[in-house]
Amino acid sequence: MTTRKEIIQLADGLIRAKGYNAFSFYDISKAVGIKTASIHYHFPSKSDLGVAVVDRQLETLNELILKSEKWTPLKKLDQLINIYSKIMDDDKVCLVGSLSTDLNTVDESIRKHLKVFAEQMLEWVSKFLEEGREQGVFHFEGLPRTRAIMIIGNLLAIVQLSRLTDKRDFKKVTSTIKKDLITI
Amino acid sequence: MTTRKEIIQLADGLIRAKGYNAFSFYDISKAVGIKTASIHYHFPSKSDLGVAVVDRQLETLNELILKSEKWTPLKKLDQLINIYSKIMDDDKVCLVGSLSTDLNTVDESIRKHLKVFAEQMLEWVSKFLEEGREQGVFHFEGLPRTRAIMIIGNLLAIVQLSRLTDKRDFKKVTSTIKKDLITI
DNA sequence: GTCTATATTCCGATAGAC
DNA sequence: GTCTATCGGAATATAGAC
Repeated sequence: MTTRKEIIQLADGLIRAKGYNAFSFYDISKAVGIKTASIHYHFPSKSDLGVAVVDRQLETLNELILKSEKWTPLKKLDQLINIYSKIMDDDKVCLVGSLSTDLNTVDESIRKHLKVFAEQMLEWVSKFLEEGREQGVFHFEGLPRTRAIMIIGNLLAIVQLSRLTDKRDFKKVTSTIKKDLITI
Repeated sequence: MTTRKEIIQLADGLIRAKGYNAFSFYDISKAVGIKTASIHYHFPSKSDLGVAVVDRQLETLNELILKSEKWTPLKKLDQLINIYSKIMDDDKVCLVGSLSTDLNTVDESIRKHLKVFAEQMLEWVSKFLEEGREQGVFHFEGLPRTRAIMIIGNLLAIVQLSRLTDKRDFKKVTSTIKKDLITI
């Protein structure tokens, strides 16, 4: 892996473990094994690195969207839940959850790219919810977009809340999400 | 209002607007009109101030719980939604949402007090959900506690997500929460 | 690409006068 | 209770050598 990609990956993990304002170039320099000044060669400013992290996650999301095209709606939902399950196991939160609480302190460029990421995620989930409803496997009232926001919201929130309550609450919540959606 | 209470109130707003690690004693000193050194007289460390903010919110919550004892379950739910509606209008997030993403960077004392706050909130919502189900005004499957986590989670999440999507999504989500709960 | 060295700013915290 | 003065540390960022 290139140093550039390694830096992005580490920054991603640090943002989601500690928050954007709590991670530093020094954290990354330790892990990569180069000096903080060298990081500026790859990313002139911290905001540039932040944008790269968001863009990398958007790439990953788009790869998943492509890969999942022929999956059933239920398998897509399970995959979404699995992503958040892994986040919780790593004692992290999701990128949108982390950056949204710090949103007023980050550069406009990061805000702009993060909005694109959130919209793309929302569109994907909305589509497979609607697809599932048309096929009769999912049952819900109202707009797919609103239901997508609520499901993504429940996942985003439970990785944050289970830090305070109980890790086992994650399984209870995701099981209920599925039951609610599948039960006629 | 005492200077001490004014500092707590300002810190609360700053934590929920910018995040714990982004607000500084200088932000508060500007707003109160005293020097940063004077803040240390009231709160020796930033952690002490953080704990005081959480404790103050716990007091407010307990006052609400007492005040709402004779309300209908529906009125309690509406009040909960109203609290989050105000948070969104102020372009802030809730305390649990803000501190949970920074949880690995704050003092253990803050973590400890925040867990108490989250449990108290969860207990209150669980109770009035169960109460509503017994009265036949709410309808849901599973444990009241799990449903409470999901509703609080949806509210916590939508104030964060609507920063990226659309403020009008808040109304769509809260209307759906109520419909889901009320519809037989 | 990475290094050393340094500039600059900011922050939390303490000592001691008033 | 609030002030001035100051310390020590951490952070982002830049310049220039290698």
